[in-house]
Amino acid sequence: MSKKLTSRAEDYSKWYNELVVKADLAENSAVRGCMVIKPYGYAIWEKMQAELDRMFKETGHQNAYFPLFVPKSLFEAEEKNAEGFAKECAVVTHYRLQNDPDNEGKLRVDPEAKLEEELVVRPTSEAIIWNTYKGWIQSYRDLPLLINQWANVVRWEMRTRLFLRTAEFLWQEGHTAHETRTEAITEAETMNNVYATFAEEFMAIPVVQGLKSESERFAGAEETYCIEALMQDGKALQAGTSHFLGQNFAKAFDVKFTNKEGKQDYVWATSWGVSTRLMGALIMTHSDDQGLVLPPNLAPNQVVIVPIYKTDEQLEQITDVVNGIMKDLRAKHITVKFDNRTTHRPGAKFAQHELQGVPLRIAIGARDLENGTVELARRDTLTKETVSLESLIEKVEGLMVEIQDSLFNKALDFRNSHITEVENFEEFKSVLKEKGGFISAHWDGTIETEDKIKEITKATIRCLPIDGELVEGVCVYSGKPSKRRVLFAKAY
RNA sequence: CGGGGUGUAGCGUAGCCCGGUUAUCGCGCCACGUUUGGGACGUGGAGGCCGCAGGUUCGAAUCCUGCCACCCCGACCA
Repeated sequence: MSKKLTSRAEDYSKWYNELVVKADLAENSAVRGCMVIKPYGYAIWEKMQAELDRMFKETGHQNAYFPLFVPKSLFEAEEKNAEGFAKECAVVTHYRLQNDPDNEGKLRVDPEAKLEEELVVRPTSEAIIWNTYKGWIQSYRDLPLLINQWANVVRWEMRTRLFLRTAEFLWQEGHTAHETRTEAITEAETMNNVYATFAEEFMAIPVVQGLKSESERFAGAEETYCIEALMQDGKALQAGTSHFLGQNFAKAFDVKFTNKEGKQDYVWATSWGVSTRLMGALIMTHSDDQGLVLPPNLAPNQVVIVPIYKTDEQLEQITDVVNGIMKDLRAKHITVKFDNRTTHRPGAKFAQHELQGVPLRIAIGARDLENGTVELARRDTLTKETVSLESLIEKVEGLMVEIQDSLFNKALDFRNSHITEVENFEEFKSVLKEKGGFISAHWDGTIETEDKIKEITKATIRCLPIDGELVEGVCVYSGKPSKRRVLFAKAY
């Protein structure tokens, strides 16, 4: 393995791919488009899961689990949803293999074992879930139904990239049912807020909350809320979506309830999800040419301690001091790892922990034992300082917060300086080409204009920002009247 | 799925155009010794169906065909 990463300036996408593999987050597998998430990468995902799961439960949701397979007849019930996903579905047609009589030692699909009805491997679970909900909901007393599931889904993508787009990915999908339109809309908004809070407070990724334009909307949704993040290369990444589904699924699956007036009505629905794609967002927001940079709130190890010693006696003395430090840090709920491997030298350990984004590194050697100090190194700034043992714990505790804030603020400054207002199409094109990032521009609200802009520039409408003011103007492309600015960007 | 490119040891590669001894080099790996405050050094060693399958040939990493995977650019997409 070569020691250095390709730099971001040299080739951003190569840098990303190398980083994912070298930091031991994930690798490609023998299965087309499907990745193996390695223990270190999975540990980060588990931290994300734990926080999100806590937030879902705090907002009243419960977890459940629905099948991987969806009978084709159920899948096709909600027309728009089915149409939207049809082109990327894996389908199970048989249930048995047999020895191949023409090919010794090989197996073949048993032609006798054809399924009566094909099973679609879920690209999303609305169909099977709504078919189930039909049996769970009779009265307004059964509502709201607030369910989340952690699952894998399969979308047969043409071009895949580790974490950003894989044929199989892990995610959570919330599926809720409500009495009223208003209540469902509030739910969709609440969950989009949860995503925004999670992104900003835990991932240290600033996001724009907004609404999708009609053409970018989820297949089967009436309204799609989203959080959009900006990556270091100036491209946008849709980091999470929350959909108001209206009564589309209730009607498709005949989910009716008796309301307080004793009348039958269809329930109102939402669905919302974030995926392992968030790992990609995390990497592309903070990391540098030395490797991964993790915000303390998501780092599997927040602190790593590297001993520097010449003799076994020295290592023993250091270990005694380190045990005390670890005990004190853990009492403050700081996760710490003592890297006392005898098989690697300090320099190699430094490099590895930098590559893997450990927020703080403590080095302690004979010199420190004499002076009652340690060397403290920050991953985000790559700065080092000598700290006395007495002040260490407090210092580390403070740095956990400071690093988290600093990463967010740095990303926020970058994002804010890459939202550019433009007034005409020439400006639009030149900003997109020269600077990248989000372009705030007036749009006439038509799909035709949106398509045309996409065709010419590859930029799409990322969202209609929720906190955006309604200031009238003229469309940057058509010159027709516009009620508000929207955000355009090239996207992942 | 369309256009372009690349597949040689765990990783990065030379050789391929112009077929011919035992497939090159570096990193990594293993053993021993010396080392340890930023990716150690020395000596010795192991590791290859040259992406896979078929073909041409006395002979294929090298030529031909098909397939697969990966990368880049499009289309699609969270």
